Amino acid sequence: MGFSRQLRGIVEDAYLRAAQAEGWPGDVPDFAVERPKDTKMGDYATNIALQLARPLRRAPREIAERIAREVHAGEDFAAAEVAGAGFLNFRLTQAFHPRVLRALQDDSQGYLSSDIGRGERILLEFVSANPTGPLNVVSARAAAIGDTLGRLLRLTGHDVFTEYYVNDAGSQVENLALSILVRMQLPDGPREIPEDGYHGEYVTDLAKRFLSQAPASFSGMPREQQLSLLKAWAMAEMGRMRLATLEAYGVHFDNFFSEAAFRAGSGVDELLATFARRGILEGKEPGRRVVERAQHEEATPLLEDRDGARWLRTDLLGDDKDRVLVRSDGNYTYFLPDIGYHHGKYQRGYTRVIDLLGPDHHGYVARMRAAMEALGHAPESFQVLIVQWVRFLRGGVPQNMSKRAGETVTIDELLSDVGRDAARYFFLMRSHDTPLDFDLQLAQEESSENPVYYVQYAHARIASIRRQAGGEASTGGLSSAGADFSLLTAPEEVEILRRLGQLPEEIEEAAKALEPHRIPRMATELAQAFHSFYNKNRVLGVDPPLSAARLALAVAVGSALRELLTLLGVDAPDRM
RNA sequence: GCGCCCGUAGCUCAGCUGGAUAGAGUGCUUGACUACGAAUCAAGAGGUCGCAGGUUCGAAUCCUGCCGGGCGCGCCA
Repeated sequence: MGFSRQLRGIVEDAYLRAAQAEGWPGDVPDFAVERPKDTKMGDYATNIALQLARPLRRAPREIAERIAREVHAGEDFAAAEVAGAGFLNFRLTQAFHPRVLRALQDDSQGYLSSDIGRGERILLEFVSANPTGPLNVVSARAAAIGDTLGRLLRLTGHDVFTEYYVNDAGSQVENLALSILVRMQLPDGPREIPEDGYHGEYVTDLAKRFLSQAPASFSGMPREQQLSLLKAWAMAEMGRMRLATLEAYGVHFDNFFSEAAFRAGSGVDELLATFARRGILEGKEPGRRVVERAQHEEATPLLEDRDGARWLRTDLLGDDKDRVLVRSDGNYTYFLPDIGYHHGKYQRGYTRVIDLLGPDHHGYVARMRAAMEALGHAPESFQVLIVQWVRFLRGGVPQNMSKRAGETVTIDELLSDVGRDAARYFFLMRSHDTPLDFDLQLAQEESSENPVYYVQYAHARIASIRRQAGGEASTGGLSSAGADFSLLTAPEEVEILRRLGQLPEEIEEAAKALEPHRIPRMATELAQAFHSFYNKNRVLGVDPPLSAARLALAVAVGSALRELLTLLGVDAPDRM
């Protein structure tokens, strides 16, 4: 159990005892437990007395004093101090030090993991970029965030399945095939790339590659047959390229979900039938219910035919307006199969559906959530993280990223110019909600200043110490197994231990908030604490018991850093 | 016009379910290697938290309005 939760219990108990004695309300008020930035204010603080000031009509400090008297400090906490306007500050004792260090030594992953996600099955979809071109750097941010978010949720006990939706059923694939055919320059072939076609160099490459392995009969085939062959081949080829890029970038998907395959399996008509059976009951209570119309005649039908088209009444479910599912020409809009895909996620057994989308799709959130509600899924179980754009610059000049014109910077280029570790760390440091600038030229020139190397350097330093300790360990005395951790009293040592001790709950909080960008900060701050310690204190060659204790500390930091870097999909090198 | 996101140090960004003196990296100034890796450490300068109101013991954080930037608002995908 994290210290915050433990402390919360201590504070609640203390309040209840004080309340009993003073005749205060028996309900524990809302209060916050936080980690003050300044350790002079203790390791943890609570504002409970400030929250009580108004209802109790008494001075916050007075209330704080009263509660403080009832605090029976636990093994991990010393007694409370009243400070400032009426805060209760708590200081950690050293009781947890051996626990933390041993846990990190025995099972560092287990130390950081938790089971707060127990019972939740999450379908996490991200990237899902059009399959008609190489993955470009616009997707790099979402790929890193989604991948690390998946790892974070797994570490905290969620059952996570990551998925990439391959939009391979649209007319864009048709255009790609046609563009490739043009680039083949067959005698009877088309000469002009269509208006919505693709001009990138990779199209020419694809054409050459296809020709080198195409059956001799290809050029004599009817156009339609050529295109259908090309489409299938191009999708497979793009899939292979995509997989190779993602692997180099350290991003793993459990599944690539083909829209074309999904459409072939229908399900869409069934969906329409379900919508047709249902209606919306607008109750007097705030809120509404989706019901079977057979049981509720007064319910407003979910589907409405208007102007020859068939609409879903999403406006009654939180959207701005209704949305067309079936056009007046009888064709489905893209929205319908998309609903089917998301509905399918729930049918596959997932209880929570998380999508990472670009800001150009934020308008889509309300309507999809409405559709999910119409199908009986709890609207809040469908969560969307909008990953804001990265504006890519080169020497201060914004870069165009048109896929059709072939002006994109690919992830492959990013990897060869900047490197996986620096690129991932850069994206993962920032909140997904912040638009940010990324200068490719600066990143190249200054990649050695990326904070990722600061963290990796700490890890490599520790590995180096271990190598040297290994030599000394043969003479005995430096095994950290029986080390006396009470010798770790220097401020730098205490600071490291405090950070290590708080790590699990910080990980939990990051997972709950779906904010992987907190992880790089944890890593940087831990590395900083270690570098600072290292420059002031020697690990090896001091009094053997102290040396053993410090070695254990260093090993623990190394393990923790490795776990954090692993979450980020970044290497934890032993040498650099 | 309506909706969503953003505006914090020269630059890139944290901090936002209200909390104590607003932080980090980078850049700038100064200092530290004859013992474990100087890709490091220590110290300093650098701010009307876009602007104006409001809520309250307390606002970068919540509310309203305005300014600036991005994106969206199709029987397109």
